[in-house]
Amino acid sequence: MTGERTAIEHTSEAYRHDALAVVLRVNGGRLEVLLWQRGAQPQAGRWALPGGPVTATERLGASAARQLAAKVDVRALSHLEQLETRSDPDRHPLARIIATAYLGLVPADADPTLPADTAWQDVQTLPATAFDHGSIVGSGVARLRSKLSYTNLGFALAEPSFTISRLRDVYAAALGYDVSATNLQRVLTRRNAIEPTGQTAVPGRAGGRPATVYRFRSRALEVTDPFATLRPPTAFG
Amino acid sequence: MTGERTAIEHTSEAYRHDALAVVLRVNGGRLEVLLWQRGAQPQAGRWALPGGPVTATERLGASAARQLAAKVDVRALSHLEQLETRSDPDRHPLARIIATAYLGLVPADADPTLPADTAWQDVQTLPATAFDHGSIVGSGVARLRSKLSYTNLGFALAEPSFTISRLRDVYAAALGYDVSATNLQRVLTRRNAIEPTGQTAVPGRAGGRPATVYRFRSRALEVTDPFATLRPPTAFG
DNA sequence: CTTGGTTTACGACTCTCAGGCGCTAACCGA
DNA sequence: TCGGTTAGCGCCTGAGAGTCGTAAACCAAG
Repeated sequence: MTGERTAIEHTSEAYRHDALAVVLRVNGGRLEVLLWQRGAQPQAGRWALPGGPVTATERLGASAARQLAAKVDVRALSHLEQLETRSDPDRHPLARIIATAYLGLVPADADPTLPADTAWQDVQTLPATAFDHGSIVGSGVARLRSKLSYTNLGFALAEPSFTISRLRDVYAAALGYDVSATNLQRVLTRRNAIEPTGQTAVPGRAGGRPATVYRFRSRALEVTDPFATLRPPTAFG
Repeated sequence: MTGERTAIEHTSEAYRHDALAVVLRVNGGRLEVLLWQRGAQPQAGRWALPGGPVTATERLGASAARQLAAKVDVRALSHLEQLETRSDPDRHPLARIIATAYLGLVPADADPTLPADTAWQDVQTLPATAFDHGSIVGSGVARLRSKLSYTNLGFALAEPSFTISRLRDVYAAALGYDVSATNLQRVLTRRNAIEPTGQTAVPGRAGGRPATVYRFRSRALEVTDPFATLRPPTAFG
């Protein structure tokens, strides 16, 4: 940090900074990530995350969103947060590229049109990925699964309004295991995360009691307050 | 990500990448962060985080540790993890500098010698900080407090061996509120995080029952497994 | 040696909340 | 009207955290 001037001239070194986006959605009972297939060397044919170099004047988050717009309508994005920064000198074979990855989420009902080289891939059966992108997808999935359990992040995966059983399917696909509708409803209700819209869904062909339609109260991330242990002492006593 | 060559030449833009370290320790019942006072412009006189430009061949974590070594004996570091990356174009007045911050922790018994411009500062009463470093310290403190409650991260703040009441003081200082020794012992024991060494501490002048001496079982980060809600269904039933 | 003061250890109780189960409600179609 | 299906909800259980009180184990002073 000493010698700002000297250090600034330092930037003629051959490295660059990329912003990447791990965009996840739930579809057909599976958790999927948005990837595009590289046409040019290196790593031609392999599947990569959307992204690219940061310009001199933009922030990393804005850069990720901007470059993502080439692959998907960014208005579909319901959430975007910084994930992690990868800096292994060998992560790219041709140059020193530091990459900051963002986690983006798309609601289950959105199905934006995609370019020919781009597709949603099941995170359980990823094709051959370029560079360290497969590992970055793993980090994104882990972050999503963790935050689903102690935040209201489900708002970013669910449709604007939904029945509890539909929400259960979304959570089950995202988490990778079954969840009980009863428990999901109670947990999200106790946290004040969801509320009934007042409407009911029409039953299917087989009949059944019409389901109450819910929505998330907030579309911003909120952490469940006493989400773990070692709380402060109770104020009354 | 298209046109690698073109993009690589892109790096002649005037920006650089720094690695910063938020190093925290508990001392005298307070949570402190390691800062150094800038002698040169810009922001002369203000207090800044240790760090500086990343070289062309090193990783960010190694870079943070290397540049930290100029301020403190890095052997004292008991933990180092990536915190976040700041990219506001205006965060530095003279140049475009993207900075990746790391969170470092030092045990309570370590008191490494420091250069003249460097000091431990109480995080509750920070002096005027340079750039966005004050905000980055806030992020580091928040991360520490969060992880203390659902991981065994206390190992990085505590001495190698300790009594429960001593550990209670460390946790209270780090968390910023009082914790009960009874509860702390039960929680950390149930998680299998600490174990008795077999020794007992000698009582002080006033007497008192000699305390059992404990140590952390592991000095690597371990997450408490069912740390929150929406667990997978029980396998037996 | 006794007594009072001090600190630690630990069992007992309560409270919160997640997970599971089963009954009832409310719809369909035949 | 009746069987089938899905949703809602109350009740029970169990895990784990927070609190409190008591016993254990030391010191020092008289």
